[in-house]
Amino acid sequence: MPSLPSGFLGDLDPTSDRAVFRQIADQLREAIDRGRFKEGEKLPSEAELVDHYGVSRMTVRNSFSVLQGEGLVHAEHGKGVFVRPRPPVRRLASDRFARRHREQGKAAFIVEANAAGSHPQVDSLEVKEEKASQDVSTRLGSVRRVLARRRRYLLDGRPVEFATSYLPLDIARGTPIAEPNPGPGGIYARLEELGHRLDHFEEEIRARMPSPAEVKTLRLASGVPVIHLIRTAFDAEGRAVEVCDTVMAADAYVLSYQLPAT
Amino acid sequence: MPSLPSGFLGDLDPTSDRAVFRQIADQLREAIDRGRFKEGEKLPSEAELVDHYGVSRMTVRNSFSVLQGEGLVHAEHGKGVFVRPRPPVRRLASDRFARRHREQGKAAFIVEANAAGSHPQVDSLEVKEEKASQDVSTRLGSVRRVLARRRRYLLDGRPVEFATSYLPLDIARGTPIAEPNPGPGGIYARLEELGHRLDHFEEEIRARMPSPAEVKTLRLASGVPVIHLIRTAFDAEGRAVEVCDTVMAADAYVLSYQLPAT
DNA sequence: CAGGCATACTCGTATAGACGAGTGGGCAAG
DNA sequence: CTTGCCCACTCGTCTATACGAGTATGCCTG
Repeated sequence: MPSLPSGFLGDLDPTSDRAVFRQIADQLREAIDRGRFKEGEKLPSEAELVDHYGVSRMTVRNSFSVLQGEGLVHAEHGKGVFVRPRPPVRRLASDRFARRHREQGKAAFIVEANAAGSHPQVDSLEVKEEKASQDVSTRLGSVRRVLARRRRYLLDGRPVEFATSYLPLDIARGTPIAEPNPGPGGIYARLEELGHRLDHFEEEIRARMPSPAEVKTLRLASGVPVIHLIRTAFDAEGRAVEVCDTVMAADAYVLSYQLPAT
Repeated sequence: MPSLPSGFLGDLDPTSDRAVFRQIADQLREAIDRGRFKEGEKLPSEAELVDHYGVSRMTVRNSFSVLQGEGLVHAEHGKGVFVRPRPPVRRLASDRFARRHREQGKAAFIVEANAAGSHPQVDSLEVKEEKASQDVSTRLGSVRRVLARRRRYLLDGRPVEFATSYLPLDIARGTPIAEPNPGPGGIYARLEELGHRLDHFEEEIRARMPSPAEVKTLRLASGVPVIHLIRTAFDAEGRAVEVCDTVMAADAYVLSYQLPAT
């Protein structure tokens, strides 16, 4: 027999035209917002809410699915439904590709994560030549084939970002850029050594719900969108020398940009 | 009696350990991805899928709810379930606040929308003095009360963005900035006239699922995240003179930034 | 012909029940 | 005491049924 739910929740309004499962979702949402249920805490079980409200189990589950879609809670099989904790956020500053950061040697992600006191990892490294997609080809100026560098970034064991860099073969082939580890300062440092002095970057940002594949590689909870960032790097001659396609768990990132007013 | 579904869908694999509703969702998703069902097109009805797969209606609905959560489809009561069309996208360039754009007179949103051939509107205008939230107060440098300018932007009748500007009272009170229509060039032009020469902007970008209130004001379909943008404007003395808090329908925007490589 | 109603289709909401599977604690056997 | 099993509790999946409410169509009535 399930014990009584902790008196945080009110009653239903039978006269309301608001659907019962919405009323329940509303009450739970409000209780969470007011901090009655804290981050990571367990909500009343389905059985308890069935008892408390006198509704059927599917109705309670329906309420939970509303909150799940809002990214407020997540269910764990065999354990319960929990208030989703806000993970530590990685802040991307707009000067993160400044030359001065590149001169230190270590990869930006590692340095930054260490500074924030978290444990960074990079995995799923893959470097290979392949056919450029229509989009990448357009951005790089009609190239056929490209060098693709894929990798996944993790913070304290949690995957937060999956990125692929595309470079024209005439630039990258046979250079350290085509190696799994391109050396200190990353591929941007190598590009400059190869005579492609970087001039500026262009970043395009979208947000959307993840595909099933993205849910898998980023281990995303339901109700968590992704930020899709496409960066193009231009050298001093105005040539696009790299396109980097990045998909980030939206709950792990804040992007920050500085714009001149001129 | 519902007619037969259009032969696009396969059978279930009873030996698979993948849940039936997921298998159905997979098949529908693939059919959509392959263009078997086009944008705006109606999917087979629940009854038709019940017949086709020989499952109960709740199982079919469960499949639909998966696809809805992914933002792929949306249901219309009394009509059917449709492939969600991708709305026209508004592209925000990082130079959109450049002084040269301000000198023309009309508001940026209007000019830009007209150029793109769409019909822009601004509504829900509200200008009032109020207590600054903790966050706004911090960003503006410990001000107590602020002038808040709220407005909603629509494109071809569809709400796409809801924005609130906060300005310190000592700057805005009694000026055209406190009027519903601040005049040509918007509040940034007025700020400069008042001696606050704008130096740069800082923008913070997050993506998340919308709150119920945001779903309402932006008329968001389920499975559509929002982009939350917080911009702070700094004058030549380094003082924060405005904070603009913007919530955008993520399916209506692409943000674009230009970063120097130095 | 025009208006209104009936009807059949659509999805929305809710109930009641069944079984499966993951988790964790307690109890019993070794 | 340790090991292993059982059981209670959790959410996951699925069925079957019922009624409500929005939409579109076509027929019937005036």
